[in-house]
Amino acid sequence: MEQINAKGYNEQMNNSTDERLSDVRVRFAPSPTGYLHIGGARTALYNWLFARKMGGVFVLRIEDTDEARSTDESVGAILESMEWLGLDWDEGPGKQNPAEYEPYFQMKAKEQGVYDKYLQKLIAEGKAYKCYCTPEEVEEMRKAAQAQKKVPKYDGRCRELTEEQRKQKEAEGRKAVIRLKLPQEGKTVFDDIIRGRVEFDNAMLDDFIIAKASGVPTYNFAVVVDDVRMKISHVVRGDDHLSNTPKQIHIYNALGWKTPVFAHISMILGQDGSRLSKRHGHTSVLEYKNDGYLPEAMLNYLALLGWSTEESQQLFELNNLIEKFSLERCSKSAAVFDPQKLVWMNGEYIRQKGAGLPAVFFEWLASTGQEEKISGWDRQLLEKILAVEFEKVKLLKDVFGLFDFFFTDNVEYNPEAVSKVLKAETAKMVLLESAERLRNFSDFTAPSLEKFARDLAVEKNIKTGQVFHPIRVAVSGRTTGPSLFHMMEFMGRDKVLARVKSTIEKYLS
RNA sequence: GCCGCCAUCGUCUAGGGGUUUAGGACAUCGCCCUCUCAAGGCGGAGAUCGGGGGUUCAAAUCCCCCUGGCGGCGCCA
Repeated sequence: MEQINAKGYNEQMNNSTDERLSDVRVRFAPSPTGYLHIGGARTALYNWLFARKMGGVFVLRIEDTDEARSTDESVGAILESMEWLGLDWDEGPGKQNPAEYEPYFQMKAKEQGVYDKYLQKLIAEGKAYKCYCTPEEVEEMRKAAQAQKKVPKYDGRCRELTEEQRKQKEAEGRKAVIRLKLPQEGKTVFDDIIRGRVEFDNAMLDDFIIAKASGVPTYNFAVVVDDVRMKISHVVRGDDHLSNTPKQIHIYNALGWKTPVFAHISMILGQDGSRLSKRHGHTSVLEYKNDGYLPEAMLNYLALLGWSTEESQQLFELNNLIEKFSLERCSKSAAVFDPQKLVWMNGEYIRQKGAGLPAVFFEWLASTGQEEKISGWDRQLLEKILAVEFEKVKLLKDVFGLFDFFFTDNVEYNPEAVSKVLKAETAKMVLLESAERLRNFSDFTAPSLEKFARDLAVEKNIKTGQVFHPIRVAVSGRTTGPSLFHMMEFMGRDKVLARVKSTIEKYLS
């Protein structure tokens, strides 16, 4: 039995990691057929962390060989997502300045004949061949095989076509794809950093297509050629590629190339255990940006989805994360994405911002083009509010609904708050008294306002809450919110008085 | 259907033969703090380690089988 091993793996692993520090080269290779989703972002992150930790190189390669589905919009979304997350890459064609590196694009390489060269070589060496079968014919073969309970695959009928037969097929106007000749016996074995030894029977594989009729290389072929051209040392990618690996190893072998080290990270699932998709809520990284998640929270959360330290550490500063990350500690099992924990973590990072939150908020507002959401708001006042209330904010977008009542002219009164608080026995008296006394109140600041309210409670022999609560509802329309007296100070006397009066008229007369 | 991967609290996970009455985090519940809401502090509940067989003096940890979940089987990537 022929044993096809992933050549080069052992060779590479025998060198200690330390000796090879600067040789670590990894890549993130998304296809621009949609936005960057959570799973892709995590793959990018793990590659990036590994490169940074090892002092290696991280490259971004856009795999745009799907002529039908690749779009420029998707490329844009991927780049914006990468930038937002701070996942910068270290190489790229064109520019000299690292900040301006473009990603690699496979279709550009295709135009330069990069893949054709190797395709021709394989054909010349008899390791690949042209196949003139139509997709329909191949489909027939698969069905026939399946009917006989055999592995559905291409039967290899074009393997040994003579020159004449080829000419004739071409005369018929048939377009050829290129297929790689595979052994039908033996196993393909490789060692994966995360999974350990993985084996596949070669009998499962057919002579798969490495170049389409259009001349464009297929995914499996382009990946291998590029990973070698770019001297990729470690292929870190999603688990869904595990069964592509034997195919790719056959390409490496056919071309006489060493294989890189493989690390297949587990999938991310939705709450119902199925593969994360749109119906599970937001999956696009940019949607998280727009909702006001902080990139550092996103990174931290994603890092923990499928990787952990021995101590189960939860919060990491970026440098700490780089220092501690390792592929060996990546989990083998799939992880369910938990939006709640992400929210918690985001709140954690927002609280860390403290007084720096206003700056972060306004920058986010501008970068996501949402300024109109606070049109008419007094920015300076909002800054003051945020500085006091930053710990209430879990997502930056919460700000819109949390503090809107400061700025609007018609406050919405929560019906429950009205019936529970304003209808209380003493509420009307408290509000009338407040309106009266506050009219000429000289020192409209939080401390004196608090003193005023407490004094009123003592004077009327009622609980402080019986004073505080109605005023809160009158002024904000709700039972939750910032410290009452800061709230009043921020609003100013006129607004407070106006709201107290209108509340009395509207609900208590 | 075939092939492959995986399997510890609801979720992310630690733990990889005895140190485990299985540890941490999110969520949840209770108490404290408190002008509300948060935040914070303290505490509780929550996993017989998917099931069954082995191996061993000893198994969550090693082996086998089963089951379940996920992934792949494209001129998609």
